[in-house]
Amino acid sequence: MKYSNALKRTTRADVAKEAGVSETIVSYVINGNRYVDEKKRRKVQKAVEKLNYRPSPMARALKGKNSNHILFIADDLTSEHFGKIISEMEKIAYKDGCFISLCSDRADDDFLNVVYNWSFDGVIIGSAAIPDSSVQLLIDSGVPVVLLEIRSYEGIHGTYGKINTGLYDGARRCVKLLQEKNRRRILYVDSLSPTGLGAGESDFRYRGYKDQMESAGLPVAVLDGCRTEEELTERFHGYFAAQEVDGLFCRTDAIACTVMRALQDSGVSIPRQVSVVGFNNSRMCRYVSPTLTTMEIRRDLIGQNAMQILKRLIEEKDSVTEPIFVQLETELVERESV
Amino acid sequence: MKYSNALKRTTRADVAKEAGVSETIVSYVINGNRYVDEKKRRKVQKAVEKLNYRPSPMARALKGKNSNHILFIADDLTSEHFGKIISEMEKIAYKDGCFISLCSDRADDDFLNVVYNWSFDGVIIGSAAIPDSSVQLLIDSGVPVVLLEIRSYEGIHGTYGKINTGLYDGARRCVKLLQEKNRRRILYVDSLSPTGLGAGESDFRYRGYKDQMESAGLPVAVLDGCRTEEELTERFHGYFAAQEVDGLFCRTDAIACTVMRALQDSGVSIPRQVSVVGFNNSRMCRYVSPTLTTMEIRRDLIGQNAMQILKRLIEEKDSVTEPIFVQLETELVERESV
DNA sequence: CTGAAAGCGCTTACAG
DNA sequence: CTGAAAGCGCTTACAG
Repeated sequence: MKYSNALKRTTRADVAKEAGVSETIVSYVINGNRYVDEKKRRKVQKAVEKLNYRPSPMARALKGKNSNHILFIADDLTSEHFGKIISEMEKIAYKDGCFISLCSDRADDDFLNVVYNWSFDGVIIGSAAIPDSSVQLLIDSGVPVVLLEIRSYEGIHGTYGKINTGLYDGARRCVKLLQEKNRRRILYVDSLSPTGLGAGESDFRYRGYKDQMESAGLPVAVLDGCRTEEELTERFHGYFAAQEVDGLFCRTDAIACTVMRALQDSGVSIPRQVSVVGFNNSRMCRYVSPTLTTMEIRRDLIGQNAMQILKRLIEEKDSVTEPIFVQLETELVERESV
Repeated sequence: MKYSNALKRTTRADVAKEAGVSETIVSYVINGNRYVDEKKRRKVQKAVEKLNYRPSPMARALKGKNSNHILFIADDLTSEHFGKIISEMEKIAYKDGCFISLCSDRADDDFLNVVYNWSFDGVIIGSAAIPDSSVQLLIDSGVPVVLLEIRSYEGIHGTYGKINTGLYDGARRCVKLLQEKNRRRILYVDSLSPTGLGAGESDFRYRGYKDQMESAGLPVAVLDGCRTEEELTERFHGYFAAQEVDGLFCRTDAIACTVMRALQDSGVSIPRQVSVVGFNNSRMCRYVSPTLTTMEIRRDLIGQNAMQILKRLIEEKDSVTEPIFVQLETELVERESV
């Protein structure tokens, strides 16, 4: 049931009629890619304004123009981390008349095909689960791709963008801080892993921890592969009872909070006996007691840079021939837990 | 630079050639809206499978078919709350070959026009900021709309979907719990408000609080309009010093955590002297000390129902003539803070 | 300088 | 039973 005051879809034909010019002229004014008589241009501009005309993104995309549609692939849509990045990207996208679709990664063989078929103007990959071969295929197929370097993408070549979010350096600084506080027995506690898989060498945070420990001649120790918080708590208790530990570097703040609870339940004093550092600067860090020292990832900058690089990749497709790299810094947020 | 192993866009023409039938036949097989000779149908199906064909969503949308593109409008993309809802919706959307674009609400007059022009198959509104008139216009224009009832949408009519997420009842139960613990001086602490605006009558949580207090003959007291956590902490201290308070019902968990900190800094014991209840069951609730009693909103069900209703609205457009309402329940999560 | 025309990948009424 | 044709809203090479 349509009412009289329903929204209308204004087409190029409406504009042409309103302006009293041919439809072709309207297109050329919109796209600005041909000389158009000044008077006609004015008339078209007025008509566009009056009718609030916006060319249909679908029709344009069909003709090989931009679809004004971007895809963001994330491993975990529910995380606070991605929320901030997306929010930042969305602000920019909206200004450019662009929409961002979200997608979590799919093991699905068909996934790439689906993505490719949708004619996205660009794809931002914030998931560690897309294999190099798929990423490469996308790039080779001419799709502008920006990689958030959650894991290392060493083999990738061609024209694409990559944002190093500072995870490796950030992790080293966290561990260094613990070392400066004279912590020697520093345990790396990995994220929960639904598959029970352990901390990968390809994980930047783990690598930062490992390198920083080894360069200080300290022993590397890892607690990983836990599936649930309960399992983590239990295994942590076991580990803690058997080994000397005076510092914890946790892959995420949530993990840090979980082990802090476990420590406190055992009557261990933080940071007097054990120092704890998290990662991400989630909201919870300020609310737990003691407040949690952590590493801030500049999610605002990640979002802004991702969009900016993608734009260059799209607009200057022909002139960009090298990969575009951006290096971002993390910021240590010192609180009470160290 | 395209490589030999780049992705290809398979069109209907490719399928027709592969199957040795006319393009028309391919369309009818895909859409299943006309009798097609069994043999040909088989051949087409084989070709589709072999070539991994999927009709272009844009071309279909141009012809008035579904665009397989849905829009979700949220007030706060960064919140954990929306992350879970989106994640749930995305799972369903992907199965249906659909993408979900995200958008935060825009004051922008043009916003509706932009949305309408994009030919979304449907719009899910999870924002309190879109005025009734805009919502109504969208519905009147024939766009399938599902409303998450963050605020009351009493005036809206036509064919649309509405999910009552149980906020009002949930709030009443929170306050009732405090009352059962013999709390009498229960303060409602509102969310931070960038604009400094106070708790609206239209807010379900506030209404639940108010009604539950009044029905018990207890005084209503509100702390609202704070712009920052610092301002909230300061004003809370002032309020607490001047008034007797033995219970706090906070609009969100983050607010609850902030005031818990303020209480603890003043040496107040929770829950012995003051009981605190939050709302949302965010992750942080389990990590703070004392752990926070809160209300779980079934975000999984919200996401699932939203998609399900939207699907009905889209597919059975003609047979659905009444609004579709769904009532969801919240779940009290009792922890240590009460 | 500018318009008519072809065509992007589809759907479906129309005409056999 | 099924194909050629018109047309969705655009872009742009082509031909004045």
